[in-house]
Amino acid sequence: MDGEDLQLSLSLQTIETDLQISTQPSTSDVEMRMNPRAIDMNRIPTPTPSGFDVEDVVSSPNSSGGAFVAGKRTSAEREENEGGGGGGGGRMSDEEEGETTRKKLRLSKEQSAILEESFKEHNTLNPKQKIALAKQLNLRPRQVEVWFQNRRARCCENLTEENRRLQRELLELRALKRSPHFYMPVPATTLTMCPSCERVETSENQTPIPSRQQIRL
DNA sequence: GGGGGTACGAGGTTTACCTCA
DNA sequence: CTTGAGGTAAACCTCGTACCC
Repeated sequence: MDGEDLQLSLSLQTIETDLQISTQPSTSDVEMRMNPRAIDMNRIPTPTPSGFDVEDVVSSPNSSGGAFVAGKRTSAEREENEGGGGGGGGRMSDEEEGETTRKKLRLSKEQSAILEESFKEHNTLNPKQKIALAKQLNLRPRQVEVWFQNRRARCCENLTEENRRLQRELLELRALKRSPHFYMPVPATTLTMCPSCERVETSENQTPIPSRQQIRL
């Protein structure tokens, strides 16, 4: 194997390694499932105009009368909210709308930042963490849960996108390897060629070379 | 072993809210 | 200043799965 073949092989290895990016949930998911009902603090108190009293959730998880349940909404709650809605997402009657119209409250930057930090540590939450975070952010646990669900979804989208891109790149590189007379546009961050010495390098900090500069594999 | 109940996450949809031309 | 289009993300839904009784 000569130097150029080695370079290409290394690039392919890198890409193939990158393609192993997993979209599976973290181990915290498994941990949570090991003891899903260790804490039953999902009941949420009745909302007030100024928001939920999260303290109430923590201090009195077994108090009666809770129609809301974080995580899985109860069928009773669904009936309450759907009001004869049907498919497509639970429309409410005019009568109910005044009280239960879903208002979207944009999270503040501070709240988002804290949620992001928490997400970096673990992309799933056990009930205890959820309650604590909700308390810290003065949000409902359900809101924290929704945020994490949506965040995971976005994260997965990005990984899927990246995976597709790398798959395409891998196919291209493999095709190039098979056809020795093929000229490949430079993938800037991985392979560049020094215009003066015509050596292929893998520096990330090289200045971009003109589009006509191509690598002969 | 299997049914019912509960809880969770994934994936998809709806829609309030925001930005910008 | 107003308004409509398009984007973003919070809230919601269904479905599959795991666990317990």
